[in-house]
Amino acid sequence: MPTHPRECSIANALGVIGERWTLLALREIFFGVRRFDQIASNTGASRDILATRLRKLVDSGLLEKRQYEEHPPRYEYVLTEPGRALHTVLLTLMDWGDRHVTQGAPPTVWEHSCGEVLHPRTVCEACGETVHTRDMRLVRASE
Amino acid sequence: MPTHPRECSIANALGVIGERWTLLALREIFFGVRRFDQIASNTGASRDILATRLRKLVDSGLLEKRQYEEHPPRYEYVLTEPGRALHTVLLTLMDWGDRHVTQGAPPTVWEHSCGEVLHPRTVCEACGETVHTRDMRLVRASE
DNA sequence: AAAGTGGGTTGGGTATTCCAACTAACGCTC
DNA sequence: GAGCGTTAGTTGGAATACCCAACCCACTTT
Repeated sequence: MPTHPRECSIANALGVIGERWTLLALREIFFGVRRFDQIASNTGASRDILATRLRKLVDSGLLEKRQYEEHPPRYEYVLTEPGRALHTVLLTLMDWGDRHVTQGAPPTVWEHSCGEVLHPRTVCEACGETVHTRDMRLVRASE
Repeated sequence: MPTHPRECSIANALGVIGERWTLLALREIFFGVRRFDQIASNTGASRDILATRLRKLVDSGLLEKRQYEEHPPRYEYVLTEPGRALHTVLLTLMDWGDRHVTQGAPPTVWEHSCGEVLHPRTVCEACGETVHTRDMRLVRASE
């Protein structure tokens, strides 16, 4: 019986983006919102917590804090490459929420460059087939 | 300026699975672990919190608590259809963690039924193309 | 009869979060 | 040039959540 928790990239990922408000702040930045006050009111996070979360995201390398005005000093938060790579996670989570939590129509709609409304599908990179739980098998995991 | 937070399926989803330990408990159940004690030690969650989380997941319809033995009473947690549907979120999150957080080799490896190691890819359901941030455009969102 | 297993609950202390108010640096307007 | 507004936070105290060890209960095993 392992006394120690399992080592796992899900746990590691949640160590960076798993705290309350973090994913909502990132959602806002994906939406194109860049300013502190707007992120605060669009998410509902209190300002002190939001400041802490944004600092951590900058420290973790998911965001960059850029000064876009010197007088008065004004900042904006922009996604780095690792931060941008989270769009698949947000999209997949949003889709699950649309299907299984939100009542009624999806509150947020994205369009893909192909012209259609964007619904994400998770496929196997090797064969291109849609991934179903019955088709995946655990090969190796830490004890 | 909206005083109220944005309505959004990401927020709604996080209302169900966004608390600490919840996704790790679900990960264990995806791994095939069914018993309370094992979930507790594999995640590192304290027993009282884990009990609260599992109760909420059952109440939310993601898990079913099944008695598989009467004497002594023994229970197991099994995923319902909405719960199983989360596998894409877990996989996508794990992949992001493998690439951007975990140092060294991925601690957990899944195999797809096609025979290859499973790496998830998020594609547009309509056209089948890999989704990149530059190819998605926000059409409608709540204020 | 004592120890072990599985699935929790309880009590008490610690850590986080929430909220309103405050600072600070400027710009705008009358 | 005094006051108001904007942006980006910080501070202090109260409320909430979390952690941990110990305990309970119903059995089974030795």
